[in-house]
Formats: sequence, structure tokens, C-alpha cells
Amino acid sequence: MRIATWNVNGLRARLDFVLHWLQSRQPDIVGLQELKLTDEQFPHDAFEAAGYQAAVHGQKAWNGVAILSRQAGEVTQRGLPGEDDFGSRLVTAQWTTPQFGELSFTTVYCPNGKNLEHDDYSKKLTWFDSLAAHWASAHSSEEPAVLCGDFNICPTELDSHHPPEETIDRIFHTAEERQRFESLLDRGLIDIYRRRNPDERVYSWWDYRDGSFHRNLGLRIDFLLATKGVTERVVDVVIDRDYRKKQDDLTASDHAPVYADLE
DNA sequence: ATGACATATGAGATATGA
Repeated sequence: MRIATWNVNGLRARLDFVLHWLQSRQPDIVGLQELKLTDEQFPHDAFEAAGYQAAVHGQKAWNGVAILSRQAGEVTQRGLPGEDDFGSRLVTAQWTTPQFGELSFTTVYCPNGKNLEHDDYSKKLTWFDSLAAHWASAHSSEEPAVLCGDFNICPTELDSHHPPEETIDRIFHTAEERQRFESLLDRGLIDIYRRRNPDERVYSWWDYRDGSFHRNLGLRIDFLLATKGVTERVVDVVIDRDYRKKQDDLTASDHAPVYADLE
């Protein structure tokens, strides 16, 4: 089974690119973020033609998340409870599978925070507190579960091209944000890419500007987190840099997909 | 200090992103 996460930066602008990737990589379950469309605008027909069902939590213009899967899942959560004023940023579905029995899959588009002086920064911290509380109440570390998406946090020095001395008060890198990420790990989630690659300096996002991708000035902010039962079945994790590149006339997202293979 | 790029909105310039 192949699971994946991808911030597509606008699904209407990216649809052909996403379909190309699905055809090439053949994932079974995919969390998508930054759809930038409403539920009514979601292109269910195009995905069904490619063999995928979708659980969608969209909104006009901004944010928006979805889960693509071969078999339609049961949606058990749409939106983070109590945080519905911060946009459509979470959806959960579950399936009964041969490997896992009941498997739960959540994808999130975590708030950006803008800068340390902005109200959105403190709201970002609160949003993560709500996510951790929700996760603890809805999921057990003993159950097979995935929490994936764009977390907008660089957990360690290895996850950012910025030198450590330049990150003390830099958004995405603060001790407060890193504590929020750690609290998810404390609840039994494992960063499966980092678990398999403890020393690799590899990024999942590169700014569109200044040739950042080709200079490899990026951040690792897109994660597949999983409980122990899923993690012990991981046989490969890939940050799919090829799909951060332009394809003919198709513009890429500024995020690369991340996928993992489970035996 | 600003903008670089890209997407969406709404129909031009502005908001957002990380």
C-alpha cells in the first residue's frame, strides 16, 4: 500500500499535474492540501476517471483539504473541532484493510502564522494545541493511524536551509512551534521519513522565487506521521522532487509530494 | 525596505503563501 501527502497549491490550476502524478506513482491513499476551491468545485469526475474517490473539506479561494483513495472511506471528521474560524484544514477518513484492519487517515493544512508579530502566529500555536488535544481524544497510539500534511514547521535544524543562528525568531523555526510539533510525537506519532533517514538534509518545499528550487534552498515541512502499527510496516519513504519540477507547460506546486510504501 | 513567483478574486490591484 502506498500512502502520500501533497500540498498542491490550487487544485484547479494543478489538476492535470496531479493526474499525471497519480498515473505515474499509483498511490492508494493521498492527502491533498491547499485546494483553494469549494466542495462544489471539486473535480470528482476527473478523479473517478483516474480510479479515485475523494473526501473533501473545501472553502472558497483558500485552504481546503481532501483525501483521495481507491475505495471510498468513511469520513469520521471534517474540520478541527472548535477551530472552524481558521479555515478548512482537516479531514479524516477510515477504511477496513487486509493489513491493518481499521486504518485511519487524517490530512491537515496547518496555519502559516505569517510572522511572529501577527495575530495569526498566536492563533497558529493555539491551532496546534487544538490538533494535539483532538488527536489524543480521537486516536490511540495503539491503533493504525496516519496524520499527514503541510505542518508549516521545521522541526529541527536539519529541516531548513537557514543556518541555526538565523532561525531563533524566524517563523516556522521557533521553539514554540517546535514544541507544538514535538507534542504530536509525544502522542505516539512518528515522522516516518526522519525515522528512516535520521541524518538526511532533504526538503519538501522551495520558494518559487529566486531560483530557490535549483539552488536547493528549501524547508522540510510536509510530513507523514504514523502510529507504531503503521510505522513498522514502512518499507520506503520518498520525497518526490521530480514533481516539484515543471512538466512541459504545467507549473509545479511549490511543495513536492511525499509518499511511503507499506508492506 | 521592497520584491521576487504563483494562485485566487474579480475584472485591477490586492491578499495570501512560507
